[in-house]
Amino acid sequence: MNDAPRRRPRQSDIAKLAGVSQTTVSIVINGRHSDTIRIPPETRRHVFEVARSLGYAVDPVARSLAGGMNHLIGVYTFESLFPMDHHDFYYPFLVGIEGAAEALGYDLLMFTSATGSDGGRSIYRDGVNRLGLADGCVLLGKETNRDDLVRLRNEGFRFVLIGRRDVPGPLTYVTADYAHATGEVVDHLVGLGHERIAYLTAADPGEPSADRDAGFLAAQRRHGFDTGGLVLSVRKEEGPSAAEVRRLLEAGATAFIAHESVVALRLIDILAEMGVDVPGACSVAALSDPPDAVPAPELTCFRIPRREMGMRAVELLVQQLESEEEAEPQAVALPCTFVAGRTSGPNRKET
Amino acid sequence: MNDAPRRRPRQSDIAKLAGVSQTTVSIVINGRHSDTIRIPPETRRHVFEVARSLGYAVDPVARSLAGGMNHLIGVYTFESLFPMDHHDFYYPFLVGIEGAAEALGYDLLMFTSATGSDGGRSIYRDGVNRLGLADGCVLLGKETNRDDLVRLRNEGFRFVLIGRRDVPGPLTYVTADYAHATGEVVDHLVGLGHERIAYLTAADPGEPSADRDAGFLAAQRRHGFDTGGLVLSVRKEEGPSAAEVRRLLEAGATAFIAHESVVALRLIDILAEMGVDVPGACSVAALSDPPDAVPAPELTCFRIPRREMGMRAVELLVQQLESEEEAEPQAVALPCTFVAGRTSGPNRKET
DNA sequence: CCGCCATGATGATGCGCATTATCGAGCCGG
DNA sequence: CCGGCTCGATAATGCGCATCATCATGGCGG
Repeated sequence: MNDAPRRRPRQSDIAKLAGVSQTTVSIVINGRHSDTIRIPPETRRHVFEVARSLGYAVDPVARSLAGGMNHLIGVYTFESLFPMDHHDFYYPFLVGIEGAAEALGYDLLMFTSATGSDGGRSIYRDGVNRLGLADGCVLLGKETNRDDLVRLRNEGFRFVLIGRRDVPGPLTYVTADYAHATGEVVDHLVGLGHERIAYLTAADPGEPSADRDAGFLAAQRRHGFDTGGLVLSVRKEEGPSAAEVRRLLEAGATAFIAHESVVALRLIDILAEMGVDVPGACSVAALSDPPDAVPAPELTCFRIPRREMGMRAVELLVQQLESEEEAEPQAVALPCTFVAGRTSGPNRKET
Repeated sequence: MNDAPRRRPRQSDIAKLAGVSQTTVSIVINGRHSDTIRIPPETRRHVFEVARSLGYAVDPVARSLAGGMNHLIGVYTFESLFPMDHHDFYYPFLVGIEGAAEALGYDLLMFTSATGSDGGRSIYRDGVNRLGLADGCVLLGKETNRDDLVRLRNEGFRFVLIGRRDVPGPLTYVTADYAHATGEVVDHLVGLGHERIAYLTAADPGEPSADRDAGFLAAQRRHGFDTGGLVLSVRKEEGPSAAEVRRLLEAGATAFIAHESVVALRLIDILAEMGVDVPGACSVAALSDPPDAVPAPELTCFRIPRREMGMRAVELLVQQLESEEEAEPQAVALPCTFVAGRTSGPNRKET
């Protein structure tokens, strides 16, 4: 038995054994032969055989240093990845990311230890861009650090965002078409005869919320209804108060649209406590999908195509990475699928 | 505006600006000064300032090539990581792994693109050991490729397994103490007066199953009961047939122990169909925990400390990585927690 | 018989960093 | 005035690979 801790074989080992140069080995291993760089099939086969017999493995580190690709896609989340509270949010994205990465032959580099000493997450801990190991990166998270984004882009680092972010200058991102989906929800309710639609927007601002607002506004204009006294800003954590809901009802609301599904669910509870039947007396819809964990009533809402967004982000990134020229930043908005649930019904109220 | 794609600053850039050598910069950046390698605080500060002003970031690739640590822990799963079917299995491990990694200041490198053309997963696909980028690796998965393990170890690569694996030579691994936990389940049933305990072992072999078998055997010896005609080998996917269950009942079984919780649940269904009350007429226990997704009856079983196993694996790995000398391989078995559910009760059958 | 082109390679170089061995300056004791 | 010591640093080297420029050989047309 050879107990000596054998060194990993390198290209030069193969070269020596095969009687060729390290250069040749590199060319063969990487299939870099072409019209101008010629290695006859015989030599190639021989090199491969020796490589196999040695159990050769390309050192991805060295390859990367020498300018090659590592087939590594970074995944950076601005919040902690696995803990339970973010789980439902991130998981579908990850499924898509993993699927696409696997299909395209890339591995995933998950940056988890990014909580800086200041408590905030940043790509640049200690001034060190930890993402540099990856060929490119998919960034997700609600609390995106915009300065980091700009700096990253200016560094020439390739990345794709999941979620639209407004920063000066173009970015490549994948988002869901919240505006259109919101329009569909409004169409649905209007089609059911609702004219007084209460709108529970998100108190914390953000691009996704802005998109929904824009979609709502457009739909409102299209249908020409009025929202006087029917708009309410709601914190996701708290939900609306019973008093607020009552006020909206008194203002004539026959339907509610809430940004957050949890808010919608909370609302339904409140309505139930008030003895208001849903969807008999009042319809409720959400502008996002309910968490899987909660066995929710079949909420009228739309599904955010998270898995597809993850996949698409990776595909975009790889496309950029593998294209020779500097690729143009591009924005992709994937459609949401409208879900006509059991929390919306025809307007029974006389107008 | 400087639109030119500025190169990433390197140590030599800092060196030039600060009027020192690249070596000095490296020493300062890595805090490598000591009694023998002296850099006065003044110089250090100066170097740091220049580094910051340039927005310097260590290139982890180069560092890795040069033998440095990257604070990267690889996570390699022998099955696909995120798809739904494996989700419940892997997720708790990942939570633990992420938590420990974050606490210890390591990032996670998740190797996903490993499904070879032959269908099987291997670390060495295309001869490329992709794990090399990580300082060390946590390996998980049911279908462990033992050859890979041995090869990895012989390469001198540092890794920790989650789950015991029998291979020639020592490995560092973290497992759950299935044997002891199995003993506890048996004790519980015996304590309830059961003497004829049917044992539904796993048809597919594997170390965890073997541990359970060993624990059961030990408990059986300890209590001195007989299992003649009461042992059944069951496939997880199929579960026991009604005929088999009837046979076991006719052989006098008053309690059942199944390796797999899904088998136990299936068994309970079958017993219900046969009109046998659980736990009134017959007790059922499992030697693993039920998947969270299934709203199971409160099964008597034990919980496998997956999160802790993940944490511990990372801790062991980091310990090995950060110790100067070659660390001894070590095995850790974490205790499971027994859960006295509602599927086990006192033996009412006359003996 | 010489020049030229296609073929099949190879030697040298550098990626950015960590490390090893070494070195000059200054100071002190003899 | 020289040997030896400490302090503060540095030049050189190599990690394993990809790439660039170059080269030897042989066949073929002129």
